Amino acid sequence: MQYSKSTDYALHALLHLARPELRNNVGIKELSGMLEVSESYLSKIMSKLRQDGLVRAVPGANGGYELARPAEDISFLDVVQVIEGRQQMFECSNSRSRQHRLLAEEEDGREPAPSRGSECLVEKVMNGAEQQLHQYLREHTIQSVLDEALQRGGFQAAKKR
Amino acid sequence: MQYSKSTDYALHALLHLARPELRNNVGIKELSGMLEVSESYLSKIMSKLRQDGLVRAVPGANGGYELARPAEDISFLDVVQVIEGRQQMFECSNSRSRQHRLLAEEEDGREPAPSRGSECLVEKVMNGAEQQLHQYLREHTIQSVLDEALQRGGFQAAKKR
DNA sequence: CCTATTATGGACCTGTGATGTCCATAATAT
DNA sequence: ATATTATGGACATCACAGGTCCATAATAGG
Ligand code: SF4
Ligand code: SF4
Repeated sequence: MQYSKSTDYALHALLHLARPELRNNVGIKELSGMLEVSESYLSKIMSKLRQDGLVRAVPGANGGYELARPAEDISFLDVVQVIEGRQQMFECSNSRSRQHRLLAEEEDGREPAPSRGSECLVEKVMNGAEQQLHQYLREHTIQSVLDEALQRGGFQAAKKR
Repeated sequence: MQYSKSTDYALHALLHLARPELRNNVGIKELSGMLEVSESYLSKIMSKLRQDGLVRAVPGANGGYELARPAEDISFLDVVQVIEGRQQMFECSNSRSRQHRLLAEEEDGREPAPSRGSECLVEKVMNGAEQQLHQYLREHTIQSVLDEALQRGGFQAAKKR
């Protein structure tokens, strides 16, 4: 149960792209140098970020990447979901077991919302917990972290140049 | 980023052990039959639960498992941590990169708490999110789910026998 | 004491996915 | 035309989830 390294890389790449001193189109070489990750691997990740609309990419000389939307509109949740996927963390395996029949038995008779996903009690807890996680990640954006970094005096070395 | 099936199995096994009609020592055969999981595999999971003090086990004829503490003292978080481990979901890989130096740069001078884990801004967000998840899981116990099931009329088939 | 029962732990197998490299191709600026 | 840069497919490798099998130990009941 760990986030993949790709998530780590993606977050840091986006944080770099969001740097204030933006002269458009940051190349893979620069990113790779910053994060100290191989160009080949990082480019795969950037490609995924592009496919999901988080960054734009332009090939050719002077090409590179830039954010596709303002940094305050890119939440940590966005990034995590692009890399880790959107399936839920808990997925029941044996919903046909005898155990299930006892736990998910509906009260006899009317089933109020047949269209609803009919979440069982275990899933209710696990999915509820995941929603808490998502809510928190949704509230923190690339921009908010960047702001905090500037406030704390980070990025000074770069700004002084 | 998914919980393993073992977590699923462990939760359901504990929910079975917490059933009201407890005559001590539920054998692996009964559990295996309930969850429809092989005895060999499930016994590995039960063994882990025992090592971490969630259940007690006694071998020999008429042996089996029972909860080591009241069901209201076994939270979902306990179970998840036994199976998935206690490492954090986000673990930074390259804290020596140039990127890091810019993001985690301390404000020049005094570093107020050298003993503190000196959490960087990215980790602060990711760990914060995980804490939300943990808090929710901590508030839900085997007993609380069982109560809700009984209230909803589940377990009736078993109770009528 | 003997035997059947039951949990334990080690060895082993297998498939899948994370991590990563390499290369051929396409698109773009100069 | 050429150099530059992103893209995508094909592989390679490795760790781990998921699972089986078996030898051993402990226990209850006769
Ligand atoms: S009760 Fe929920 S988690 Fe358990 S088997 Fe049924 S669907 Fe799956
Ligand atoms: S800023 Fe935090 S997450 Fe990023 S490299 Fe440094 S320690 Fe790791």
